[in-house]
Amino acid sequence: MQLRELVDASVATGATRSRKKKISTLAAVLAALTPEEVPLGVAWLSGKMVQGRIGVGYAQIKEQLDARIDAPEIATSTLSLADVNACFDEIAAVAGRGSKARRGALLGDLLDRSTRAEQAFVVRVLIGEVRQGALEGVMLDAVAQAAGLPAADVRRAHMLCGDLGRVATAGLLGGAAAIAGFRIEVFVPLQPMLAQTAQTVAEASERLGEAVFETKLDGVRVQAHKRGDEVRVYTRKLHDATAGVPEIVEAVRALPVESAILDGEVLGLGPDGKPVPFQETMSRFATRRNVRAARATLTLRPVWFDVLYLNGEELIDTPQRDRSAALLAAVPEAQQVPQTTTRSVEEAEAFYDAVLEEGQEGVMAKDPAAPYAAGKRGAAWLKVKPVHTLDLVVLAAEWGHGRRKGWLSNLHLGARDGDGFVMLGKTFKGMTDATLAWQTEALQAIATDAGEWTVQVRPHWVVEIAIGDVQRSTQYPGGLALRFARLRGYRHDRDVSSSATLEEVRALYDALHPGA
DNA sequence: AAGTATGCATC
DNA sequence: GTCGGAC
DNA sequence: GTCCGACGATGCATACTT
Repeated sequence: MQLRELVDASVATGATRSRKKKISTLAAVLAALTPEEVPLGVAWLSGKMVQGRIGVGYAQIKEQLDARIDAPEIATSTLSLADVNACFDEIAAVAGRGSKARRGALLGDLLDRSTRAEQAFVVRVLIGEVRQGALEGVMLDAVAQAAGLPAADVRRAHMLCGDLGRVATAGLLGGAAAIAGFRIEVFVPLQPMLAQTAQTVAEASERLGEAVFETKLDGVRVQAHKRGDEVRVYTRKLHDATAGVPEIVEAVRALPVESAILDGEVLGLGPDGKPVPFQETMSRFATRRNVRAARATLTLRPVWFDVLYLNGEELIDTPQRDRSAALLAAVPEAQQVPQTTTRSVEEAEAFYDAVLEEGQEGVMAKDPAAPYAAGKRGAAWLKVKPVHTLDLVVLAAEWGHGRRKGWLSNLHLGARDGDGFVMLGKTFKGMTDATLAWQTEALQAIATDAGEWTVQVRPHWVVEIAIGDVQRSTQYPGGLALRFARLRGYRHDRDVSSSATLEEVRALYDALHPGA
């Protein structure tokens, strides 16, 4: 297939809001792919590359595009999907001294061979933002339609194998038999089950009735696979993290089971054996060089909360309560997440209070009857975390992109410090279209300096900002940054003189991170 | 040798 | 990771 | 209920610059 045909399908998909039309557009193009092209088309039309990321980002792309700003568009393109993929392969293989220039040359060559429309598409694939209103979720339905299979069967296959290219190939070429042939398999990671949010423990309790409440730990989600002495550890996005987490590997290898797939959280423990802030866990988790030395300073510990496969038996369709019981028998108590099952709101709240008292992130509430819905963010799992609020001052705002083009979107947030303000972070979350429209006018009216992307404003508007946490920062002048900040609303009743001070934010940091 | 820019991963 | 909009 | 796309914070590795 020529790249042009795929680009046309992407444009058509983005041009309609109808999900059905997106699906039929995508299905039509899938049906026209050769077997070798299926993984490419499926990946690109859901915003991915078969190579994963290949070391080309916005900066390098901009450099190449800027160099071609006056170049005329080529009349016709002869690029096939295979041509483009070969170029991606070549770029991905570049490393070492001179690699930036080499990658740039390869990228530039690809752009030179592309029409404007093709350039736009390739660029979006490269930066992982196709923005056509369809990603993997819609693509799954398109695969089902193109293969003439029930969508539920294709989704089921994708649950068991996170590789959509493989699933699509099976469906389109092998039909129902191939799709039905997917099985949960050790060393083939499956999509982790995700949770919806509940505002309070009482809400979670009411929604679920009797529920399993578990401590929610602020670490890194992992899925461990074991067969005999062989162990591999995967992240939430199914990347292989085995090399960086020897303690986890050792712990799993030592389990008295022949084979298993476990779902859990990795925490960093300081020299005193106490859990460290997420930033430090992440530092250790991301370290790949000198892991041995890093391990001496900060050790990693797994805490498991689910078991999906045990000694040859698939457990994902087993109810939560039975999986929990199986987990209790399979791993030592020190590696089990603290949990309690209750239908009492009071008991659940007491558990939550105790968890927070320990300094943990919050709780998960789980439906005892629910299977493990891999890849789903369903109502069977609910997370409850404390919300903190700060009254901060809008210092600036940035122009939005995509559906927020033309609106001032991302707010720069500051706290009072002496006579001035220190910036603590930004947020674009929690704004309705009406809020965006209003603030675009209101902020421009008090602009002090309008740059290409950022409009500075006179400190005037106080906003109520919800956050999940305060963390240390080397980027912001106050040494602190907001984590998971979102707008609750404009405080029309408040003057900037009553906004939060840096001192108050520091006090919140100290309260949330005792001893840090 | 030390600092900066970029990409990519986690949350 | 959170949130709002759209189907 | 589900999916998508607005973009936030951090830290590590790598290549490049000073």
